[in-house]
Amino acid sequence: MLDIKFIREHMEELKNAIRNKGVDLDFEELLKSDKEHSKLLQEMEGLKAEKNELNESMKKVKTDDERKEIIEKGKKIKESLDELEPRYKEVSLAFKRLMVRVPTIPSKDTPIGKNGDDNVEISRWGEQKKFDFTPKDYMQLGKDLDLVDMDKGAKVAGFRGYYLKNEGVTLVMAMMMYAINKMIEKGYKPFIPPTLVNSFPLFGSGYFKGLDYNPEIDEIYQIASSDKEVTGEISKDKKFLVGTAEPSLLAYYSDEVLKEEDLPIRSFGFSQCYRSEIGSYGKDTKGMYRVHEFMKVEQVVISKADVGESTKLQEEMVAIAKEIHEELGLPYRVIQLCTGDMSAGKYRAFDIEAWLPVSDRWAETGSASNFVDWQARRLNVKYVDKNGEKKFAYLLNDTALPSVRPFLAILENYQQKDGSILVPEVLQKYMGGKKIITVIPAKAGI
RNA sequence: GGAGGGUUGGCCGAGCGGUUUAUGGCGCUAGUCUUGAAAACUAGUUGGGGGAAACCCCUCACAGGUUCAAAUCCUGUACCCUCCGCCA
Repeated sequence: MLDIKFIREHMEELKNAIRNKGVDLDFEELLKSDKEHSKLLQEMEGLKAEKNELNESMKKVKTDDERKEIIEKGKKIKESLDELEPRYKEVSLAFKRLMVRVPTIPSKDTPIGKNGDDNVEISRWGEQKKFDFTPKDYMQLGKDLDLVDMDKGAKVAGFRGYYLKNEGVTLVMAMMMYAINKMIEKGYKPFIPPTLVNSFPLFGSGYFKGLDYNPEIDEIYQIASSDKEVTGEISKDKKFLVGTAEPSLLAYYSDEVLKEEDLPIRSFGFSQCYRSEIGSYGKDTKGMYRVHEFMKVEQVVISKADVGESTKLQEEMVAIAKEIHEELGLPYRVIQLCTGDMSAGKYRAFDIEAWLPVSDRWAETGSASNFVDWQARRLNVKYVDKNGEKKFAYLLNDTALPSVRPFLAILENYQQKDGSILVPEVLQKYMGGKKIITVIPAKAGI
């Protein structure tokens, strides 16, 4: 969401942003709607001013005739208002529907492109491992060591369901504990936020593409609450499952006015994450790469409204994600997202991708985004600056560590010739000192 | 899940159709007094939007409705509190 005044003053840049980002919005229609909306609003205000004046004059009324006259006048105003109001409501809703689609103008250094193919690699770390034996992919390793069960997952949870078992459990929990402790060490404030939430945190952080939830395009699960259904209309009691801790963490500060001296606020959340993957039919259909639920440690920062400052904070978060990958010994690359691969609200975004040496692919294991004030306007997150002026904060987020994909990367990167897997050193203390995962025959099977 | 009670500005708390441009208090911000502070006194102080300004509109949990007129009446929803039931 942007300020309408800003939109009127930056039409060319916004038209470019809409085109480059591939946003579904007719800008000319928005301008038309804005004019119509302003005109009606002014008309309404005029009538309401008249009404208020009339009500005021009723206080000084002395005779019944005066009284009758005022009531007659009032009735006429009411008629005009009754006529105008439904039109105004219609127009202002249409206007709002267009307004929420207006994107952030991306940073100057954002590459212009259509989709993921046009993203630009910025840096690489680590060697892409070559094996002097025939390595197994993560599916085979997970099966052989009895760490993962996709068949039972599909049976119980459907397509993209999975079970973690044995050291699959302790390794993933160790990764999470490691990331949690890393974030605390970096001075970030820990949260376990709600994952079952109302609609506004998701709308506010930009997870609905329009004004309302649309199950056709929004990758969010809605929870049915049939007992609250009233005469076919779904009540406002709708609940949703978050895809990341970000919406809950941001909404924590919604409708708040923070103090500049308390910024930046560095926080992070550990949560289960749910993805409907509605737009991903046919993508990554095999394996455990794209799943409906996983765990994640997510960084969230609230910055003052300063591009330089927020850029520094974004780089700080990316540096933490890199450090985590390095300490886990996972080769990675950092890419900058092009305009076409960015969602509407993002100003500047980077992905981090870990290398899967056997699957022979980069796996997206993190995404760092600066939304500047776009999310803050929707969520109403403000702060008072040194001059006592209220401003919308800049909101940023980045993955610290998700559970599944880095787990897959560890399996492939840390496998030994004998089929065992070494535990990354930083995780050993969270696994009771365990250094290696091997097959114990008794453990195999059910 | 059931039954009651509640939601008013930064906080407490009155108001229950038009003397409310929301009484009063606390807090906060100025000023007077004071060497300085406290106290006292005086003034300002809900928030959002529009406008160069004067000023205007909206805002008493939210959304509808009744009325010439709604913080006030009606309906629905959300949240909080108390009690009962069920429950990890």
